[in-house]
Amino acid sequence: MKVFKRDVGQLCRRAPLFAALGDETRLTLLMKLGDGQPKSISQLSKGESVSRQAITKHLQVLNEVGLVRGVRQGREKLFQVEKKPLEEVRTALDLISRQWDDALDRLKTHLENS
Amino acid sequence: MKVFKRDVGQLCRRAPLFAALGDETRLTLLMKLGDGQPKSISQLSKGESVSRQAITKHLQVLNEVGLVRGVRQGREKLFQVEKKPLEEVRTALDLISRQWDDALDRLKTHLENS
DNA sequence: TTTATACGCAACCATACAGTTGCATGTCAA
DNA sequence: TTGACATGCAACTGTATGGTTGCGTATAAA
Repeated sequence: MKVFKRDVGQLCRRAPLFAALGDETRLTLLMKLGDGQPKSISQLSKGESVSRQAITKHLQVLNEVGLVRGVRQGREKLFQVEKKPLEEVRTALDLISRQWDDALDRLKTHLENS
Repeated sequence: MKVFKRDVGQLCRRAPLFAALGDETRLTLLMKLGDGQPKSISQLSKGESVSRQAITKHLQVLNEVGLVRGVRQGREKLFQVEKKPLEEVRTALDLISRQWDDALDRLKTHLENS
């Protein structure tokens, strides 16, 4: 499979998404939200070792890359997980993974024939 | 699908890997190495806008999470891509993706029945 | 109308990180 | 041997990031 320049660009544009996933606290938050039930900041802070404000900031980061969405409801802000961006990351990973496979296979074959 | 505590742990342990992927320069390096052909630091620096030392540091980061492996050969150090860690990330993402799907489906069904 | 809860805002701090520069070391080739 | 190339090491800089604290505001409940 040929690696097109636009694939490179596509993948590189995902960097902020990966960066957002590159933090334990944020991954924990995503797992907490993984049951689909919207949760408030206070709920999400409960049980965590860091302050509510820290959690708020992490939720902002996740929001900026579209991984979560927060809606004000009464005096609390309910967050829920957003599927689309994660799908995109999966697709991107599948792409490079397949490209690597192919490349390494070709390389192996090439070495065996020489 | 039930979300087991150990899944949460497993995913959270991937944070450094995601973090390593969360940088444009590093993603570019991975794409450059994606053809399976080992490449030296100088080769990888060529065409990039940052210094060779910067590239070296990025390669170190990629190496620490196992995404890349470097072997000294003569006066140059050849790097090549390592498939395993990427597979692990893909698996982890597939897992949460499926969990979210299931959860959101259940939630939707539940709402429709009430 | 109080009181408690949930959140937003802003300032501040420490550290991690991307990047640079300068210089030393090792290796190949003429 | 000498020069050119490839890398390693160390110090330094600016900025982003994760975290805290204090305080103000809005909303729900008593």
